[in-house]
Amino acid sequence: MYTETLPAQVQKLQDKAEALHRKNYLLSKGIDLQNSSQLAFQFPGAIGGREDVRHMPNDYCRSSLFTARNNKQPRKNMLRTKLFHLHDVEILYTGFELRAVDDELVWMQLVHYAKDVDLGSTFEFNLTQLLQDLDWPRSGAAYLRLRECISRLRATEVLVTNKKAYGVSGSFSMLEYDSLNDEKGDQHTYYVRMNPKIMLLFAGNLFTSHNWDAYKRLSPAARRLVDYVSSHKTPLPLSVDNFVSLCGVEMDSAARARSFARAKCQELKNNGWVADIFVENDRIHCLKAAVKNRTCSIN
DNA sequence: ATCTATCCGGACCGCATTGC
DNA sequence: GCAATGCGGTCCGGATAGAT
Repeated sequence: MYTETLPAQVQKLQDKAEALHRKNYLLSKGIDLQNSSQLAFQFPGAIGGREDVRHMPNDYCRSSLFTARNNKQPRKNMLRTKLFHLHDVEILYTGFELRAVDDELVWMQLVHYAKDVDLGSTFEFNLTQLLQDLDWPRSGAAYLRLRECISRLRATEVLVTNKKAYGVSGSFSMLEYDSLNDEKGDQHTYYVRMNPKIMLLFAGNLFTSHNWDAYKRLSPAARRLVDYVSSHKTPLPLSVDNFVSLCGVEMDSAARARSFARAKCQELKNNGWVADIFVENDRIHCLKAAVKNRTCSIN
């Protein structure tokens, strides 16, 4: 007869304690996954949420989960790799490198589709509609790219530890689905589910909302910067090095990193995301206020 | 016949990187 | 700091296939 070893018993108890901590955390935020587990209840604009905004958990905003690396560079493949994070939050990531240029937008839009459905329940969406919502062309390449993004998002395992909030998230995939495929193997219908654990990332207003039209027009690295700025009430100066790490890019010199940061600051300023933003002494200083594209910012 | 969803093709463009 | 480079994404009219 199989009997559990002591370490296994300890692990089991630890898992139970973590699950209880998560449950209590959600209850303290007024969320009981047994009853109401729709993300829409968390989003601004009451039930259903606003249609012109998309949301990103702050724990993702401040990490290198979605990189802004050049598409010429092959995507990294990671196995329980610790991602860069600005604060005391640990993200262990398994899967192909996710990029802001496509995966991020696809995921945000799918979260938007999922917001009115109980987490864990399946829903369908239309690929053409998704292309439209992303402002992508209806080209064969775009369909292919979209299917690849969706596959990449599914083939992930994320484990977030945020001791100040929910503790350990427990591992989950960015996206779960079953699909019906055509004779070529291309998916034509997706039955998508969002893991209920992502509620931990959104609960207690720990997310940032962006004007979707304006956000998706930004370049990938500018989006990493606006995520940083918008996810803090009063953003402290961000070192150029940390900004580069947030973007997941490799710079061959400090001068290039500076120039890269300056260009992204200019992009945010030109598009009215912030009142002022500039690089000084290798730090990015930002002045928020009268921000037209940011709809809410919650620490 | 008409509608809808999907895909093709080729010119064009944006962006990260490179070189000076 | 800036222009050049080249890859790969974008645009959009039109084609195709299947449903009604």
